[in-house]
Amino acid sequence: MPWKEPSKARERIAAEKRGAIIREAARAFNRRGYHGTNLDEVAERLGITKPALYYYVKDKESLLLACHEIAIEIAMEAVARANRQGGGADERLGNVLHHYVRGLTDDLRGCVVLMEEGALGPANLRRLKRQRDVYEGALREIVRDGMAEGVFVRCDEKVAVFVILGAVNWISKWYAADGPRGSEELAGMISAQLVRGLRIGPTEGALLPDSERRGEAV
Amino acid sequence: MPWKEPSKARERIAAEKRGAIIREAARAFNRRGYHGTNLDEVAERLGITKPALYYYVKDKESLLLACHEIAIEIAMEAVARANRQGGGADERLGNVLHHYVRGLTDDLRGCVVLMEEGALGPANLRRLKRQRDVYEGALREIVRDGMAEGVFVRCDEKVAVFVILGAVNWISKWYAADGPRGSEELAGMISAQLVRGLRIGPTEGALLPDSERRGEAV
Amino acid sequence: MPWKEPSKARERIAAEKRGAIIREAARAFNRRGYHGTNLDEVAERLGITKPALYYYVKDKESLLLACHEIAIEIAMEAVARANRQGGGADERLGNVLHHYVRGLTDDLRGCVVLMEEGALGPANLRRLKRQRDVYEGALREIVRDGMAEGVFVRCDEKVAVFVILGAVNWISKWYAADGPRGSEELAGMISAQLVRGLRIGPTEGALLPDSERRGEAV
Amino acid sequence: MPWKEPSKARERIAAEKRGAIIREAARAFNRRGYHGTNLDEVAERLGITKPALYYYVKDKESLLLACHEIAIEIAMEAVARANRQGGGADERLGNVLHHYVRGLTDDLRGCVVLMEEGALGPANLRRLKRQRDVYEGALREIVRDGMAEGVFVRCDEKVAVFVILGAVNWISKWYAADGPRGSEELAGMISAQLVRGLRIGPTEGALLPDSERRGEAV
DNA sequence: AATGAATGAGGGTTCATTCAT
DNA sequence: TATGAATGAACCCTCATTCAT
Repeated sequence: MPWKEPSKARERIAAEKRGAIIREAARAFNRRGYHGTNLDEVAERLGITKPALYYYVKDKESLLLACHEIAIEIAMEAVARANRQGGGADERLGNVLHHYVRGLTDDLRGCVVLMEEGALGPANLRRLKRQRDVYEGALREIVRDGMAEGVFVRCDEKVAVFVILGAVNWISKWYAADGPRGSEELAGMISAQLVRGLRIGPTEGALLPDSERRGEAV
Repeated sequence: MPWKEPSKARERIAAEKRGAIIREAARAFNRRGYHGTNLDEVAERLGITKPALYYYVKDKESLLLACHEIAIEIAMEAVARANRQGGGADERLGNVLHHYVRGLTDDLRGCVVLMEEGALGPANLRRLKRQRDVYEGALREIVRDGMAEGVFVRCDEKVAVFVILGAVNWISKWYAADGPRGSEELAGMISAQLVRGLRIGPTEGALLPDSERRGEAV
Repeated sequence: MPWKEPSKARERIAAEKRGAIIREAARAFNRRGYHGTNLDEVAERLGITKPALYYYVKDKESLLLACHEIAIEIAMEAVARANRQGGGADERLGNVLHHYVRGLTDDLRGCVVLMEEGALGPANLRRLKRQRDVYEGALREIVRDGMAEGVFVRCDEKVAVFVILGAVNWISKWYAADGPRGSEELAGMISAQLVRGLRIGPTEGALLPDSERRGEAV
Repeated sequence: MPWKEPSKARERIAAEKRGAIIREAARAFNRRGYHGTNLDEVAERLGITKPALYYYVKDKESLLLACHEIAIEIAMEAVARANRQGGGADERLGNVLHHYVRGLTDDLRGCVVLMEEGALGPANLRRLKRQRDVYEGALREIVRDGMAEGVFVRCDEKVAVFVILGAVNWISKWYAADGPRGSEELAGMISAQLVRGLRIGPTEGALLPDSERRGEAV
């Protein structure tokens, strides 16, 4: 039925345009901050005018929200895929981070999770924090698992996860899509470094009582 | 000359007030971003009015600059102290990070290095980037040293340092001065985790052929 | 010429659509004011899109003009019919108002004569004011007649007519087509009250010396 | 204590400026409608800039609200004063309207009660409608009293009051402070005409059964 | 040393209007 | 005949900054 095609095609084009707007906005938010980003520039970089942008997007805030939602989606999918792949806590953590970094760099060119206070309205903020807490909770659980399995150093899992997320979220500040390292390579390097930061070393391991050394995967 | 004393005292008081303003501004910049921060709020939190603030500070930009300069100063001093303390590359890295984290959390309650583009004028930005590059360079050198010494895993030192700095700079996003962990304790946990992320593990070290354990600039 | 018929039918349909648009616009103008009315809503309430609306109407301003023209037409016809019906000044005034109120409530559901400055262009505004002055002049003449006939209290006919027109034009603010009172009933009540407001009472009439009962332009 | 004077004086000046802004806004709202009014013009007519205006007023909406509140206040006081003066229902109605018209023309140069939908936020609108209903209720009660007393024609008091309020609220459309009629004179003319519109006339009175003619004041 | 008042510049958002289809 | 998409102009509002006091 070729007569329905135009509408479908139009819809796809519209969705693509919306996507492009969100990606460009993400880029700008990362660089200049939410309040420092002005939609005229975003529009100009896309070769459209600001009102045209408003045809696809309700609000500046909704743009930020969309960015965050994509990031959360990437995060959640990273967790899901890593869990499906299974393995010890260290492997799982490595996989989660690998998927997450790849997602961020590929889809949002290093996304925003910068969370400037006062950027999102209270309702959106609440919802987002809830989702983010789920993600953080999943990571913390992996860290706890690793400690239980004896592959991870004993530590405060909250702080440990903050450190990891800081390293990952910061990527947007220095990642250049056209840099010398590809997305895949970077994901490997970063996740390895971060997993190693928790994995039990030769010295520490020696100090652990035997009862806690069971199930080490390394 | 007793008649000069009051002036000295006044100067000290003025300097302290200036310091308080900068700290409060740092707090706000961290939370809401540079452009999201409005000076009225900063002033109000200090119990003064906005014009009073302008008596002590030339500009909004100069506030940001001062924050960055303090951070750089803390960073440089951390490097200097660690170098003075000496030790292997891993120890030195640990010491640098420990000092740095302590400085940030104590003096600026988790400082701004957020570098929103367009916040600083080009001249200031250039100067700051130069200083930051010195700091990053020092860290990279330590990492290279560690690889040469065989205590650090072989890696891209640029990426490794980005990861470390990300983790550290992100602290401002979650650090609460009244949280359960003190500044000293946190500094210890964080630096340990980050050093461990580079330190060679039992397996990795053993597997490397001797030929690859020297001169490792990737 | 059967081949001309469809065109005639189409014309009628188009005219009806145009009429529906104008009525809907009148409704909106009344409720939200000219500048507060947005054509998207008008179109949506009619089940069409905004560009479709532009197919039938040149301008937003032309919509307002059309509303006013209808109102003026209703007014003029009310005067003409009342004059044809004849009778004393009080009867004539009552008839005018009765016809006018009926016309407004029936055709424009309580029309706009709200005259926001800056809504109509100068040319249209001038033309409209001229027509409106004709109407007001006709009413003032009836009032003067009434005073001359001794049926109306002596008064400033300008103010008296303003009061009357205010009461009538305000109807659009409270009239609900589905309210408890029908258009006819309301027209009766309102016109009676307004005529009574000018009609000479038992006391007033009796007390006036003859000399003052003639030639009463205040 | 002359040393506190400047502050007091400043406060008075500020209050006066705020008052001037509100009056000028009322004027503009009346002429151009709420949405048709642009604050730049209001400011310009006052010889200040728009941001200066925002120093005294929170919002465009708050300006409208202030206008309405003044109108309501005038209305309520008109009712209170008329009740204090006492008299038959016709006298009371006349007094209320007289006070109201004087207040409107004097304080707001013929104020806004135009109630464009969508101009006030839902909360403010609700509050305002409640107050307006109190006023309308008071007028209706006077009309009912008048019918009970036999001084007013039998009618639907709701419609009767709508007619009266329309006539009064419309004043702002034609009142010119520098016109030929003073505020006091106009108030007298208008209230007389409107009371007469309800007062029982010679004919109507004759038709009433005796039982309903008690207590007529005329 | 500090404040009330004012301003210029800029950004988010809306909307009447048009055009290609 | 009707629509999706786009735009220019305008408006509300905020805020860093200054000035008279």
